[in-house]
Amino acid sequence: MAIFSKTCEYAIRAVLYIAHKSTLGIKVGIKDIAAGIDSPELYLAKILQDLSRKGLINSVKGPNGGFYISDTSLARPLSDIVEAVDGNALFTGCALGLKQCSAVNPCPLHNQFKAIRDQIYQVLNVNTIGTFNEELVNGILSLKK
Amino acid sequence: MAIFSKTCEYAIRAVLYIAHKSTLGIKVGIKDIAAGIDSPELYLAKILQDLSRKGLINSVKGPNGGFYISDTSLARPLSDIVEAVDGNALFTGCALGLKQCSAVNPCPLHNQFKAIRDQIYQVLNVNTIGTFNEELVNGILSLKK
DNA sequence: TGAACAAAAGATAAAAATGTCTTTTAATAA
DNA sequence: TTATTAAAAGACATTTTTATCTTTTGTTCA
Ligand code: FES
Ligand code: FES
Repeated sequence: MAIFSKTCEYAIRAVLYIAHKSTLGIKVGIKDIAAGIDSPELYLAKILQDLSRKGLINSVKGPNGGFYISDTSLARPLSDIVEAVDGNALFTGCALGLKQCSAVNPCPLHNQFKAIRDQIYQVLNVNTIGTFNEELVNGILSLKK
Repeated sequence: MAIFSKTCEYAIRAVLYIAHKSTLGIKVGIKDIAAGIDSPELYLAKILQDLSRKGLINSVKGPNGGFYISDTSLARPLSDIVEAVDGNALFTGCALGLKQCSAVNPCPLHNQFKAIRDQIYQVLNVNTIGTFNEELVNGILSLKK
């Protein structure tokens, strides 16, 4: 098992790709995005529809249409994407699947995993969608392969 | 998405339950385990068959039979269970699903998630199957609800 | 206007994870 | 030895996740 679902992996990579293009003033089509992050085009389309409905990204139809992202959305944390796609089980759920994570009735891993969960949330909350644009432009960071 | 698959959650809870009973010198049947960790009995049976084949736990058939765990297995780290069930994607895979996690071709989250991955491994490697027995006996820790 | 373009929406399909049922095998004890 | 017990094994079913296909809606531009 990976940390995120496949859907969420695609979602984060795609949003970062769109963000990167958006700061260059370019709207980008689904075909381009799918190629840019190496994901199945039609599946990704579904994911982006969902993110668009939820207001994380924007889109326009027709010629010269495509996906883009507003400056205010650029400032949103990555945790917003994760929460929209995978929910918040990663941030609040019990590591061993107990119905309720709590210090009152803790599972054996409670203390140590609470710290890890908090660190995961911290990383995803501190880093915004726009955080990585410079390194993406410079080709230091990768979204495919 | 949770950190572990449902299968892995059941596996860890069940192994800790068996370990707890084993240190009391008791072999325990599938029905008892399933009740003790609140999991579907027949699904858990499949999981334990697998762990038994892989040598993490032991079993005997017939009257007074059931599952138990050897002292040497009690000393094995929890990471062995996770690796047996979920593989090692959690420990070595790219957070964003790139085919290969590497510092040469890093995804945007590489550095920060490498640290988190290492911490997860650390926790699971330091804690053995037998680590929690005392607190389980004392009822301080919980494996169900 | 209307032709072309591109995302949205809805319907299916395939694969993987989770859960259940039935039969078989092995151990124990009477 | 035979009956009973309990796990192992194999087959099957359901649900969720991932992926694809088709039709519709909205936008742009000639
Ligand atoms: S109770 Fe399991 S992580 Fe908190
Ligand atoms: S490349 Fe993504 S976590 Fe290392």
